[in-house]
Amino acid sequence: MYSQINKNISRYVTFDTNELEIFNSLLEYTTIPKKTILLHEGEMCTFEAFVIKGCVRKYYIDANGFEVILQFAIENAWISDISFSIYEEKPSRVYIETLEDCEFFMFSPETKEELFAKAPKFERAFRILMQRSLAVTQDRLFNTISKSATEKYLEFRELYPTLSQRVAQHYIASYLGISAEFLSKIRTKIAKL
Amino acid sequence: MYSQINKNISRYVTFDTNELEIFNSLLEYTTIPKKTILLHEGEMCTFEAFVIKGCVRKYYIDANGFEVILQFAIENAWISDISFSIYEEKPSRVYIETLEDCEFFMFSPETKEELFAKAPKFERAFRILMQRSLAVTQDRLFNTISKSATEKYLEFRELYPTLSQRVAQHYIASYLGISAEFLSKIRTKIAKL
DNA sequence: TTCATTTCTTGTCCTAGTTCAATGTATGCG
DNA sequence: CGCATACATTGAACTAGGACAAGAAATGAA
Repeated sequence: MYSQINKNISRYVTFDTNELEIFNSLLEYTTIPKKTILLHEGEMCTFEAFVIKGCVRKYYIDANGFEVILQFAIENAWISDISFSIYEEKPSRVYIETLEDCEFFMFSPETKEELFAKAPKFERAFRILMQRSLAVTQDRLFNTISKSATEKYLEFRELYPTLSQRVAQHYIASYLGISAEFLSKIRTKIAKL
Repeated sequence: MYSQINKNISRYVTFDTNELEIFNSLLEYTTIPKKTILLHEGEMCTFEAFVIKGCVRKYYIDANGFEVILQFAIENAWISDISFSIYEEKPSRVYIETLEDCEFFMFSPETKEELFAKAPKFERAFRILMQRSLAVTQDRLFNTISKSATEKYLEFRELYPTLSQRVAQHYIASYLGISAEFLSKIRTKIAKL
């Protein structure tokens, strides 16, 4: 049960058994059915969730009512709107929604602080996780600006082969920043080659 | 001399005099003339720099040889390619270049580790700085995908009023993900209103 | 198994933004 | 000062991708 998350948190920092026991004891296991919105715009995000099983999306709604997907999270990924809400006390601008029935391990801000107090090395692990998210987001920004829709789609399939099976195409279009119709046209063109 | 950076690092975590002395003693003050490339693609990024004075840009070069600016850093901002290079030992994909004569405080990876060893609370401060960078980058990604070029330019001017005076327009265009010519057309249209 | 809802495809027309090229304007430097 | 280089503007022609609409296919609930 804890092996996935323990492997994940130990990726860049080594913890001893005692530290991992503290970590595990603070995790809250939760199951949530599909199509459930975990966080609405305007709310405070009071969780960080590690996906044990299932699939989640995080998205903005723009001025014209269009959804823009910022992140998908599947097994072994973290999802939260950690960015502003927790430390700045600003309401979130994003939505987080399950796309499949999900199992999570959740942290609240309080239990996370408790963890850092009891085992300060986790501060480091979370800092490095954060750096990796930043790296991924910067790369995505670069791709969004500099690549054609076709390139973006092909690279998405390379990078997330399972996701492109699991998730509706219009969600992928929204993630790539293109219209669902245009993605469909790209796909038929690719299929003809 | 140290007041700017001490204020910056204390924004989300409170440090006592002793901790700040340790911090300050590890900083390396450096001046670098304008138009100097601090980091080339393919190198390891071995610094994190705090800008005391001056202006820096961080950019990718895409498959067609076009520059895409990821970040500007002016006074009181941090700049580095922290994302992959330091912990993953992967060469950087970005360039970092001074646009003006600059004064920095620099950290090497080793002195940063020394800092964390001597005063672990800094781990937390850097984690929160990282979270803020992530928030800013996510916001930028959202804007890039969902807004028109005109909106992006107007918001850029709102958000970074000094920058839009200080740096060449084609750099701003590159940051916004539009061509320099089109930015020029937007500006003349705005001026006519 | 049927009906409803959501998702995907395809076509037509349209526009925001690009590319290229030419000209004008600053700016830095010996 | 004068020249060279970098930077900004403008226009004309082009294109990637969007918006809309209508139909087809898949999914799902009862």
